[in-house]
Amino acid sequence: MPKLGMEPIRRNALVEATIHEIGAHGTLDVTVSQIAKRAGMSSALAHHYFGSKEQMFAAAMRHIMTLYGAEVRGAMIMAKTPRERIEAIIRTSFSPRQFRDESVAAWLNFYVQAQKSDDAFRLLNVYQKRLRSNLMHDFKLLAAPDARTLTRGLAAMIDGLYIRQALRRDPMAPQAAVEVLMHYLDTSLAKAAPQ
Amino acid sequence: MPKLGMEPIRRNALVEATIHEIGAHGTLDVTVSQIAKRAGMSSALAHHYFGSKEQMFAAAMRHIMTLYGAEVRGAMIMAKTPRERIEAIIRTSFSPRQFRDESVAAWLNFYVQAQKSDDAFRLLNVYQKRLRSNLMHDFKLLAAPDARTLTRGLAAMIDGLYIRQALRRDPMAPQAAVEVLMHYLDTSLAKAAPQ
Amino acid sequence: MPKLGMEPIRRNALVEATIHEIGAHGTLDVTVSQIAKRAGMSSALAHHYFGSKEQMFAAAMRHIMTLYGAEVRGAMIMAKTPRERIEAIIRTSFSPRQFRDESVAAWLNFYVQAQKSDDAFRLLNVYQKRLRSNLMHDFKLLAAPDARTLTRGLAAMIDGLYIRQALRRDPMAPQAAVEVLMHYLDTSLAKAAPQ
Amino acid sequence: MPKLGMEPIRRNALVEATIHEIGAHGTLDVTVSQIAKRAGMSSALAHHYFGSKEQMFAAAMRHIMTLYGAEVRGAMIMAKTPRERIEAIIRTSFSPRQFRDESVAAWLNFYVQAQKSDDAFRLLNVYQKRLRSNLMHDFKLLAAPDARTLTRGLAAMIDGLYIRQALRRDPMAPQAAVEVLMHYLDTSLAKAAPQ
DNA sequence: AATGAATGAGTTTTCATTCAT
DNA sequence: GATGAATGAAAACTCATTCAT
Repeated sequence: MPKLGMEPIRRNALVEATIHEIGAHGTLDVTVSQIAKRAGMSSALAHHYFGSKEQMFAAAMRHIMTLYGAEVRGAMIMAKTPRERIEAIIRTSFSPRQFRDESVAAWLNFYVQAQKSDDAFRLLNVYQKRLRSNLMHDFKLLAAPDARTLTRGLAAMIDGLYIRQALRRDPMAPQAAVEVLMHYLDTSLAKAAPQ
Repeated sequence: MPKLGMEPIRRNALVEATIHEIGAHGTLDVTVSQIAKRAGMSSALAHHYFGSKEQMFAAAMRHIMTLYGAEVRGAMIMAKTPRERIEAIIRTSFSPRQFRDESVAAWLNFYVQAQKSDDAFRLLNVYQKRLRSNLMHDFKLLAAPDARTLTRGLAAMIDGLYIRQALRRDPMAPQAAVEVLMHYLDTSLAKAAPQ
Repeated sequence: MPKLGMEPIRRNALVEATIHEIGAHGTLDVTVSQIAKRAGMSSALAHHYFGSKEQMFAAAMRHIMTLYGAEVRGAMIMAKTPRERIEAIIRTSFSPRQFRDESVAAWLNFYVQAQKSDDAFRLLNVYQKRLRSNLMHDFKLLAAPDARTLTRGLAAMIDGLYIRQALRRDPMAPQAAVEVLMHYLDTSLAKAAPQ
Repeated sequence: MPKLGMEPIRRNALVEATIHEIGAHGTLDVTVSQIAKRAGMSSALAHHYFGSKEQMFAAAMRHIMTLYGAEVRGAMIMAKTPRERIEAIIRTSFSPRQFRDESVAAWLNFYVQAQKSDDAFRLLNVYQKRLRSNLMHDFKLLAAPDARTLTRGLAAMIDGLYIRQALRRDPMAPQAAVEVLMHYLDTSLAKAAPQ
């Protein structure tokens, strides 16, 4: 007996299933049927709720980014200093919630997806802009002249550590990644404001 | 008009076409027909020479990595000091030859491919191991205790800057990327060996 | 207009169509599209229900053998004596239902199929074992010392008459085949138990 | 350096290779390339000499039948009585030369081929007519009224024993087959001419 | 005489998507 | 709200056959 208000439940199940399948396959080469099956419904219903596969991917992306954004915001609330705010971003990126195989594989594949899908591109851009502007803001307070460079460097390093993780096998522990980033932070800020 | 000794010519044309198409589409979702067409032959001939699509991808990967490796080696010959050697790796990574849309898109997609294809995984691993061992060697001479961390950080940053580039639109100039890396190098080594 | 419970209907239609097409072409060189077309559906649907061409062939084989087995069993129920039981097998083999061009062509081709497909081989083996054990049982009652030889001879003769029929054109009437077999039965049993 | 008069050599090699490959695969699903390779030449040359795949099959059939016919004729020369002549046919059919996996598989497949190829059909017909007329002739001398029936029965039994052999695995020794046939001969002739 | 080169025409198979119920 | 049924379109791969050399 079909219940009312199933829509959000179904959509959610599909988004979770999408992320899971992408993670499991390591690819966007995932069929709608596989996703629908994992979400416990027919592929026809999946289409009913999302219209197309691409929109399912977009929703999955949005979901992952929203979660990440929320976690970052949560961590930043506790931060008092600029330095702490930057650390919050770093630590969140490698928190157990984010730095799971599934999420990591999804991220990598979203980068690929963004190259053909305008929707995906826009989404990724929004997230990146926000992240960078956050970093930029705090780096300006800490090391004004190098802020741009440091922002770019830190963002790239985070992405790079993610990519590496996507290859699985011989995985680096999240704290090892954080260490690398902290070391970068320490040395670059030390030089910027030595005394 | 069939000539003799076409095999190497054809194979080469196919490898180039594969890279080009991956670059153009930003995806591995490229058909053998598209590749064959761009290489000026029938898809049947492409299969004749490579056996399967996956082997074409593998050949393309091998090609890109070989070129990169060669260029790195070439640049390192001129390097006198450890620092120069590290710089050579950085500069090569962003040389006009390597840092083209095509190559960059190809790299990103090889990372994805490596998640389902063992061949691709192995290939990518060989390259990464070599790169890291080079960096490690020189960092040990420059900043022994932090060598491992610096190697990881630098490699991640290079990969991250590549990924960012794959997104195109608002591309960062290669020298901007090099600047970011040099800055990282400067600050981290300055700290390691302050005087 | 899709209805419910189509699966058995479709599967059945496909099995019939498979047998028909094999019969019409005299070969297993029949495409899934041809079969699907005759069964009134797309080849995609045929694959949906059977997974692969080979499984369609297997289902067709199973179908033909099941029908044959059923008819033999039916005829044997009426048989009182061993001799009548053997006759039942013979008559069934050449009953109008079995001894049609389609069935005959199918049988011949299943023998071929059995040489490359293990599934087909097993299927054919089961049928043959059963047939032979039936004959053996009754021949033992009639002519114990020659039972094995007679079983082999009769089974071979049935197969041989089938093969001949597969060549069509100048077909032998089924009763002519039965006559030949009966004559064999008469003479061999007469000698075995003369008085 | 191409030699003169290569044609018969090449054609022969191809015919042998065709039979071998059919035997090895148990099917007519054999590619021209496979055959040509086994015959030590390019597939282009195979076409040059035979024009088409079908003609290669036809030549292979002709070859096998010719050999069989020759061996039968040879054996019949030694035969003094009608009975001996029939025995000669039987024994030849199961001589080591004929009753090999390769030959047997080829025969079975030629029956199939005869259903779609007119050439193959004609060829097979010629052979069968000759075989039957031989048998008929001798059976008339031995058991006139049953000659037709006995001819049909014996020919069918031979074919049936062949087909069985084609299935390989658990093969019946040739002499076992001969025994079955001889038993048939004995009993049927005993009855026909009891005193 | 011989072959590497080349391809058109197919064949199986997969899948996103639609639709009647 | 939910799904089984259905398919068009495409993709990888195969192969007999042709042809220039």
